[in-house]
This record gives sequence, C-alpha cells and structure tokens, in this order.
Amino acid sequence: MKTNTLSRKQEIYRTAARLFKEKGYSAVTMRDLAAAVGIKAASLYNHISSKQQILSEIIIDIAEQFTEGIDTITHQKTDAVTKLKAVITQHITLTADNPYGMAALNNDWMHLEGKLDYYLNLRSQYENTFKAIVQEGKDSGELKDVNVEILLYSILTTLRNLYLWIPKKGELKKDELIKGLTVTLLQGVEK
Amino acid sequence: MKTNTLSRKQEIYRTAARLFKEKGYSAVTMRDLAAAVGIKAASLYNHISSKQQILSEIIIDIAEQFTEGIDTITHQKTDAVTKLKAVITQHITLTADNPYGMAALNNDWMHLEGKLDYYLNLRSQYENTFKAIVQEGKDSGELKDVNVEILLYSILTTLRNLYLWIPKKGELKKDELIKGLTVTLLQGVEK
DNA sequence: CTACAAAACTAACAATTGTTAGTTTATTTT
DNA sequence: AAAATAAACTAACAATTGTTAGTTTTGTAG
Repeated sequence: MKTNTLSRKQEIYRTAARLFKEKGYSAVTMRDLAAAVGIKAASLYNHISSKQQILSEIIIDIAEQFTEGIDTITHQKTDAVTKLKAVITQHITLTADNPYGMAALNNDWMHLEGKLDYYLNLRSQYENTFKAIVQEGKDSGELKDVNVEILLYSILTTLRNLYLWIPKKGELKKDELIKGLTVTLLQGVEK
Repeated sequence: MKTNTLSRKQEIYRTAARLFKEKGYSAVTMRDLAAAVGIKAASLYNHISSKQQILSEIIIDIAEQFTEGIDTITHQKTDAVTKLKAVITQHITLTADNPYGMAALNNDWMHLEGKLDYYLNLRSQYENTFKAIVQEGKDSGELKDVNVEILLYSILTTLRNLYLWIPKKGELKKDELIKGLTVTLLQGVEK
C-alpha cells in the first residue's frame, strides 16, 4: 500500500500546485482541490494534514533545490560567466520540471505561516550568492560596468517568471530556451 | 461634499491596491480593507459598490493607460529602437506612478469577473503591438537576429515586475532606472 | 438653528471556509 | 476466510466571508 498512498499524496500535491497557479493559494478551496482529484474534501485529510502544509511542502522543496544548486555552482572553480550560465541553466531545468510549483513559490510565498522565515532566509541566501557571482564578473573584468542591482533584477525576474512561458508546450524547446536566454540575458553585458 | 467623497473613495482604492499587493485579492477581506482605512466594513459600501468593482477599477484603469500609450508610440514615425525605448520609459513611468496597482494587474487579473474578457483583449493588443515593434526592428536590421519570442518574453517580464523593485524607495532613481534598464535590455540585442 | 444629505455605526444574513468525527467500503496481510 | 489497515464517504462544526438593513452621528447649506 505504500506506493499507492504515496502516489495519491503526490497527485494531491501536483494538483494543488496546478490550481494554486491558476487562482492563487487563497482562492483555491479544499473542495476545489478534492474535486480536481476526484474525491471529497474530507478524504484529502487521509493523505495530508492541512492546506497550509501542502503549500509549505511545495514551496520549501523547490526553494531548497535552488539554494543548494547555486551553492554548488558558486563553489566551482570557473569564471563568473560560466557560473552565470550554469545558474540560468539550473533555473530553466528546475522550472521545466515543476512549473506549477514555481508559480506557487513566486506568488504565494507570503501565505506561508510556520515556514515563512525559513523561506525568506533561503531566498536571501540565493539572491546574495547570485549577486556575488555578478560582482565577481565585474571585478574580474568579464562583465561590463553595468549597475549590478539592475542587472540582477532583470535576470532574476526573467528567470523567476519562466513558469509563465515554459508550459506553452513545446513552442520553445528547452535547449533552445537555454541558448536563447543565455544570449539575450548575457550577451549585452559581456565584454 | 463631492471632493470629500472622491478623496475617501480614492483612499479606499489606493489602500485596496496596497493590500492586494501584499496578500493578493482573495486574501484581503472587506474587514481588512475597512480597518486599514479606519472605518467599519459596512461603511465601505457608502463609497464603493462591491469588492469586485474595486479590483476591476484598479486593473482596467491601468491596462487602458498601457494600451493607449503603446498605440501612440507605435504610430510615431521613428525607428524601432526609439519606439522600444519609449515603451520601456512608459512602463517605468506608469509603474512608478502606481506600483500597487501594477501588482494587482499582474497577480489578480484572473479574479476579474465581468471585465475579464475586456482585460484579456487589452493585454493581447498590447503584446501584439509590442511584438510588432520588435519584429520591425529585426526587419529593418536595427536588431540582431534573436528569437523574437524570447526577447519579447524577457523584456516584458522584466518590465511587468518592476513594481517589485521600484517601491524600494529611492535606492534607484527613476532616471537611473530608465537609462540602466534600456542599456541592460537593449544593448545586447542592438546591432 | 434647522433641515438635509453624507458617512459612519451596529446587527445580522446566507454562503462558504478549513477541518473533525464517525462510518462504510476497498484493499492488503495473515 | 478472517483480520487489519487504508481510504473513501456523510454530516456537521465554528469561524469567516461579502453584503444588506436600519439607525445614529457628522458636517454643510439655507
């Protein structure tokens, strides 16, 4: 029964993420979620413990992947531009793997209760590491002397909202996107 | 009494937009809004007709400004890059004027009821005009032969999310932002 | 000062919310 | 086949939701 339970549980998480993307956490009721899964609301509680826990699990899981990933990248002994490209690739890969979860992370993080502080820490850590890589690129002369804040904002925002475009199934293939975005985001600022 | 009524009404709209930005439309109750204004929930209805109308007014107002603005720009007899710069400037200006409203437009448009179709039309019109300007720039040789979809996505996403950064009061001044963003977004793709 | 309208209030409503209790049906283990 | 566990169900709860009705207070005009 273990595999079956797990798959039902995961079905609930995935369905929840999809609904959260469409209407936002607050506008999705447990009855909506249950109906989308094909059961009654009360039955959800055989698999999950609360609505809040669903959100928490979805967001924290992704946030940890991002923070761990950028940590690995930043410790590699390569130049800053290579690191930036790796960060962009990671972003595209993780988003393609879980676009609905990314939407929840982007739009509903403020509805986290118990795990809000932890999430905010993960996010700060990610942004700081990202910023350090950009700064490193400026210091080493790999990047033009652009405003770090603006560059950071522009790249991060584009990457964070990838979930809006990626699911438009196959219009853009992943490899195309990695190449195209890397060019678009970096070519203007590389020396 | 007319001016007083209007100012109270506008205070409600402005406060609502701020709360919508912080928690999203669905998570803001009429009691939250009333408390933020300093009155009781029932008293709101002396000034507005429904929660839905507040959202509608906030979003449609901005959406119309954007669509009218880009229409004016696209009919000017200049090159595509000049037009693109004008679009970027308009975006920054309108966002700086009303960052909370921009947040509502970005995040809560799907909760529009009566005006949803109208909003979606405005948005399509805006995106199509934007795309036409980019295409014009490619055709005339002003822009590199980049993937139009990716460039469009990248620029539009960055501009649409400006509201997240602009209110960080004065860190970046408006002129700085216009210049910096224009460089960051366009310099890499200009020939 | 009186009369009137604007804008606040209290109280309540019907609907909907997340969640729990208790029960029945399916499925797995022995 | 019996026993045990998992997962569905119905029914209900207390709280909260947007909104209305009716009343009182406030401020302005005659």
